[in-house]
Amino acid sequence: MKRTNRWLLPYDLLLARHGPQHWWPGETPFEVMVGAVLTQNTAWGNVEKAIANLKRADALDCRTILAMADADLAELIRPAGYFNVKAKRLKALCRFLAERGVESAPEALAGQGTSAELRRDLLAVHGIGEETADSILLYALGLASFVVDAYTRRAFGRLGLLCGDEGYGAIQRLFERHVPCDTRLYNEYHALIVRLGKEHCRPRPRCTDCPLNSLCPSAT
DNA sequence: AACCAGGAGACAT
DNA sequence: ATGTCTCATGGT
Repeated sequence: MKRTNRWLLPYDLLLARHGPQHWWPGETPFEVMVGAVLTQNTAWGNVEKAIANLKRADALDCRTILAMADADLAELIRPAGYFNVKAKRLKALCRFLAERGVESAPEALAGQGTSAELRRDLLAVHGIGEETADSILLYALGLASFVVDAYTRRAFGRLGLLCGDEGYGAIQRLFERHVPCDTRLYNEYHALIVRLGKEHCRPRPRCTDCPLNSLCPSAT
């Protein structure tokens, strides 16, 4: 008998219900990279305002950002929150792209190494952690790297597929082992998980006095 | 009026 | 290695 794939079944259900999400919301690979940094622990609506500010100031490119004072850049991205730290992180990203000679065509980064090499190099950039690196690889460069975020942990923890103490890499390996390696699939799956999280998956159980809460991995 | 949002780095233990 | 703090705006 055919064993159903518990790591892929949610994808089928979500896609059937919601259809394709057409991610990442961003017009160019560089805009995707900037958005990936700005959306760290931040609602996407706030990121949109910050990106709109950058566009209005004609500042959505590497050289303009690198030429700007930190305080001026921070002021443009203020709506995205953490504006002082994110200003430095955006500059670090642009510095990295400039060092690679792709400051006017950031998508060309994809031709500079394997997915694993690029991931390693991205992680060495200040302000780029695992989720941001994978978001850039998948959504800006089109490389099949599965993105794990807070919604992923929450939803799949509650499905009983995670026990709660796995690190980022462990969760990513589980997905990459059970889900066929395909950029389009990884793209759509993560987008659908985020939509699920936003609409249906509350951060905490509603029932705070449930007698079984002490058994829940998310109980602290 | 808390609580949360598509995290990551610095720092102490 | 693993935990705790900090960073900050805007919506519910």
